[in-house]
Formats: sequence, structure tokens, C-alpha cells
Amino acid sequence: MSKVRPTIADVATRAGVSKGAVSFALNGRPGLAQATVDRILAAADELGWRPSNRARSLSVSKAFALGLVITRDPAVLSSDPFFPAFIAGVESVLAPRGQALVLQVVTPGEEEAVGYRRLAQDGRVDGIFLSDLRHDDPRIDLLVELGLPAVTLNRPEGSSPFPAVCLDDRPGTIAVVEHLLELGHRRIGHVAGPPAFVHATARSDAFVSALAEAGLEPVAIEVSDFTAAGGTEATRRLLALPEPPTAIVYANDRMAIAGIGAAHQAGLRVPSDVSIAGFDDSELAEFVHPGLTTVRADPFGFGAAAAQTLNRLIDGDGEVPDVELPPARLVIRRSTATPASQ
Amino acid sequence: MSKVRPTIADVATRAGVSKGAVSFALNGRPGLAQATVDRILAAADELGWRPSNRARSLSVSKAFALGLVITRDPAVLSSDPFFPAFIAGVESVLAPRGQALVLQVVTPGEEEAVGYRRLAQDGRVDGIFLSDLRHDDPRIDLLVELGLPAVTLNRPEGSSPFPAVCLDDRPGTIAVVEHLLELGHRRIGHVAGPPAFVHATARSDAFVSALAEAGLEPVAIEVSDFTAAGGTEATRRLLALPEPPTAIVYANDRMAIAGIGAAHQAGLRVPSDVSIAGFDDSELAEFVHPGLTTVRADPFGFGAAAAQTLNRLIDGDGEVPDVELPPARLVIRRSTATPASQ
DNA sequence: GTGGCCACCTAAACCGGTTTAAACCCTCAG
DNA sequence: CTGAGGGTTTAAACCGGTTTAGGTGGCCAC
Repeated sequence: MSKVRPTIADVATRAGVSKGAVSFALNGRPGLAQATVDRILAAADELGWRPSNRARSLSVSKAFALGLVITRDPAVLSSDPFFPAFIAGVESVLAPRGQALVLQVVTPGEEEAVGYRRLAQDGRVDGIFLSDLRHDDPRIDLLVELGLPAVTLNRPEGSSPFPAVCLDDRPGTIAVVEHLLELGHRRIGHVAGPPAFVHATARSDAFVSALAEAGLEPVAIEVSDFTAAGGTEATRRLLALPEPPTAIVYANDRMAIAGIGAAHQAGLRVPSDVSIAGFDDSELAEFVHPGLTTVRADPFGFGAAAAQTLNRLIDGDGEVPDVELPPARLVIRRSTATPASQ
Repeated sequence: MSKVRPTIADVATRAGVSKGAVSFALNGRPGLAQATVDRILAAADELGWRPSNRARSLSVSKAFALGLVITRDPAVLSSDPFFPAFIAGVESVLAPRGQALVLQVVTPGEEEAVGYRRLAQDGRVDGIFLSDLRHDDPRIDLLVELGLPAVTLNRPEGSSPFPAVCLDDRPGTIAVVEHLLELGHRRIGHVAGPPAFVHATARSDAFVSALAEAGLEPVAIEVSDFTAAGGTEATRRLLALPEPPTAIVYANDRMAIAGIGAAHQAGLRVPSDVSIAGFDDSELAEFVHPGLTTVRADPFGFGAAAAQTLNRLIDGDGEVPDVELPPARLVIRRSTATPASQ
């Protein structure tokens, strides 16, 4: 009935050594005879001892955990395909190292800084993933002030003291536009995400410049908010134009799928009346009707790379270089086709 | 440049008292003169002192954190509308109490027990949310063995030592069936989730008994897996029956939305040829075409209630009663209508 | 024989809180 | 004047690890 966990002292007495020796053996420090190390490890094994994270945390001043603050409306978050997969990727590198992931969801209304402050001041995490980067993001200075290591998901403009893990959205967006151009589209519209976000403007910019490359201008750019409701609204506005686009490129799949719905509701057929392309390749993209042409990123790999990079930074392995992930690529399905009316 | 955080000792000297007194004042223990308490709190304030979580954790043997283990394939998880909203609800009660949420994603392939073991043995959490309950769920015994407090999301069959927070799926499912019956449907099919899950069978059972109430039997029950791909497959099988159903009830929205796609692909019109109903009221449900008739639960409230209950259990407030949440209710949209062919 | 060096190991301080036993001071009763 | 008793406060142990300064013993050189 020894319900209590063994402590390092139990192991020490059992192996006939001091607490310090056990600690040395556990951490593979030099200075112990091999025979002693073996004896200690055997004793630890027999007792089923695992060092207490709490004690370790206190004495080495580390949390052995990383943090993710998600600033998003729960309703919106709830159908975002990015985070769950990203988190799974993060876990895939954390778990083997015995680290934990601490999550914090902040609704956009409240001051988000408190979320970071709390995580930092409570000493709950050793580093943070900075997602949904915004232009002139104030959180970078905040994290510097808090002295909390971080990696940014994608590169902020301006200089940042933190390593960036980047997945370039532009090639994918450009590929979408080229695909539509090849199909013969000339009147192409765009539904963008909120311009405050770096990844939203990156996609719009890529869209515009890909069109410009072909000597064209967008029919219109509707600024939206990445939600299904926003996608529906934006689509209605585009379709109500005197000269509506024959194809619409959306900054994410949710808006695009809602866009398909809005087009149908307006009595149009996809893709014969209007072609539609998304971004994300979310699970549903393949299974809505018609299957959504979209751009596939790898959020799992993104998470894994981000976690590795953050750990490298925390472990202090000198300069940590930015990581460039393989860019998202085009997935062609049925929602895009040659325009009926040229 | 005092980069270092003040400790309790700093506050003590500043207030001219002992460490113990500061601790007493902070925790509102009786036995200190009010004047002294005020002086200590003032000193703490001036120094900007906040007690170290790590030290507190070690000395009181608590983690001040709750854990959520999600056993799910990242790809599948990625479009599950439940967890993000649930997590947001959990956070809404954790944040004000200074607790953190530790997340662990386990892919179904690997032994999930290790996830729980790790969380428990590392002492990272004070309690756990047990989600996606299965029949004869082995995790209940596991948690008992680990001595880790837990709440179950919905009630396991068999006896459980843990309080349950329940959101009854049945009224919603029954309402869907009644709605279809009122519309005049008599041949109704069902696409169920994996029968290992309690909530999957609860929904199927409710479906069957609601039909039986009207003296009917299901056309067919296709067992699927809650994924869009599975929903597509199951729908195809149902529609290929010699006497296909005029309406299909799905155990979640993802499968239902994929079902709409599959029906369209088969050349059928929704709802005139086949009515379709989902479960969840995920963000997209309203915006696909036609808008999906579904059942709306409140995952945010679920999370908040679960967190409160778990905390009550951890704080040892005597017997913690089960919580019954208001049941999910029907949301009627355009994907259900009177069947064309009687 | 003794000094020096090295390999190995230990004692004790430390991380920053909580908690307990005991001491202190003051007042009031006897 | 002394002792009891209650309200305040403190010193020190404790949680379970890590880390550092120092001790021990053996071997070798001189």
C-alpha cells in the first residue's frame, strides 16, 4: 500500500549513495563510476522512481512546458482547421521530451496581453508560439519585455528578435490564380481575410501580383473575416456586381465553402457559372459538392517545426536559424472549371 | 534593472515581518492583526510580487492546472467543432482562478494510457476531463488507479466514481426524427458514429426508439466514423439501396455536410429528393447549401460546467453532484422538407 | 614517507513557497 | 505579584529535486 511516490532520497538510500549522486546519475553528469551509475539506475528502476517535475521546476527554474495563446472568438475558433492539426504537430515533439503544452484561449474582446503576462509571470511555460501574426504586432515587444522566448509562425515585418518558422502562402495563391488563368478566367475576384493579419495580406498581395503578372486587375477584393458568415456576405457582394467575376479566390476554405453555398443560393452553378477556390484543404473541402479546389498546407508539420525551433531557442543552442517549410501546393478539384461565358 | 522577480522574503523584509506572516496574509489565514495584513499586502503590491507557482506547487503538492487528453487522429480532430469551443468554455472558468489547461493529443494508434500516465505521474495536473467516453471505458479504472480526479463528459454506463457532466443528445435526435415524420417521411436512414463511443450509440438508440414510437423501423443504419470521408461512403451506400431513404439523419454535421455533397454528386437534390439532418450545428451548417437542419448543443457551456465540477471535486467540497445541462435542440433549415415521392 | 593529483562521492545550501510548534507580549484574574 | 490565557508573530522544518564546495581514498612521483 505504498501509495506515496518514492523520492530521490529513497533511491539514494536504496543504492547506498547520496541524493546528489542520484541526481548526477539521472542527468548523465560525469564524475560517477559506471558501476555506481548502474546501481543507482537499477535502484530507481526497482522503486519505479520518476523525478518530480514540480521539484525540478523549482530548482532549475524551468517549466518544461510550452505555451500557445489563441486569440480568437470561440465560435470562430471552433471550425478553424489549423489549430488542432498544429497542436498535434507540436505534441509530436513535446511528448517524447516530457514537455507539456499549456493552452490559453483569449477572446478578442479582452486585453490579450494579460494572457501572455499570466503565462509568463506564473512561470508556467518556457516559451511561446506566436500565431496569427499581425502587422506591427505589439505582442513581439510584449514578449521581449516579459523575457519570454518565442517563435513566430511566419515572419513578422520589421525586425524580430525571435526565430520564425515560415510556410509561404504565396506560391499556393499564385498557383491558384495561374490555374484559373489557364482555364480562361479573366474576371477574378478575391475574398480576403482581415488586413490586420500578416497572412491575410500576404495572400491578397500574392493574388494581386499574380494577376498583374498576366496584365490583369482583380474584379474586386472583398475584405472579410475568415468566417463562414463573412464569406457568404462577401460572395453576395461580388456576385451582385454589374460585371460579376467568373471565378473567386478565397483566403480560406471556410469562406470558400460558404461561398459555394451563397452561389448556389443565388441560383448559380459551381463551377459552370462561377469557379471557386479556397485555401487550407480542410477536411470538408474534398467532400462538399463540388469538391473544392484549394491549397494544401501542412499544419502538423508546421507545429512540429515550430516546437523544435522553440526548444532549440530555449536550450540556448546558439543562434537559431529561421525555418522555411515546403510551401503549400495547389489541389485541383471540381469547383474550378472553364468559364461558361467568356 | 531589477530583472529578478521579488520573492516572498523580499516582501517580508519590506513589511518587517517573517516569511510565514506574508504567506498567511496572502492566503487570508486568520491569526494576523488586520494592520499587519494591510502592511504586508501593501508591501507586496509595491514590489509587484506574485507568488511563484512553481514553489507553491512543490509545497502544497498541487499543479493548479487541469488536463485534457484528446485521443483523436489529427486529421479528424482538425475539423471537430466540439473541442475548440469546449476548451474555450473550460478556460472561461480556469483563467480567473489562475489555473492553466494542459493539453495532450494522443493519436489513436499509440497506447493512450501513456498519455494519462504521463500527465498524472509528472504531476502536471490536478484533474482530468474524460471525453469521448467509450463503452466499458478502461480509462475510468486507469484514472482510479492513478488516483487522479476526473469528470466524465456524459455518463458512462456502469458505475463510475467520478461526477458526470451530461448533455443529453437524445432529445435533439428525437426532435429531428419527429420533425422528419411531421414532414411526411417514412423511409428514414441513419448514419451513426463508431459504436464504441457512448455518444454515438446514444444517438443511434434515440433515433431507433423515436422511429419505433411512430411504429416505424429505420430503412438502414450505416455505421460510420464521424469523418467527412466516412459520411460520404455511408451516404452512397444508403442511396444505392433498392428502396433508398427519403431522409437521412447523421450523427454529426461533418458527415451530414459530406452527405449533402454525396447526394448532389449522385444527381439528387436536397431536400426535394432526400432530406438531410446533422448534429452539432457547426459553423458551416448554416452556410452550406442548402442550410443544414441540425441539432445545436452548447460546447462552451459544457466546458465551463465541466471545469467547475472538476474544481469542486478537487477542492474536496464533499460529494459533487452530477450536472445536467440543458439538452441540445433542433435547428431547422433548408436541408429538410416534405419528400417529393411519397 | 609524504605531497600532490585525480577520480569519486557527500554534505549542505538552495529554489520559493507553506505549515507547524513554539515564543512572545499583553491583559486580566486571583 | 504571579500565573493563566488569548491574540500575534516567528523560527524552522518541509516539499523534492539540483548544484557547489569540499572531503576521502588510492596511486604515483620524488
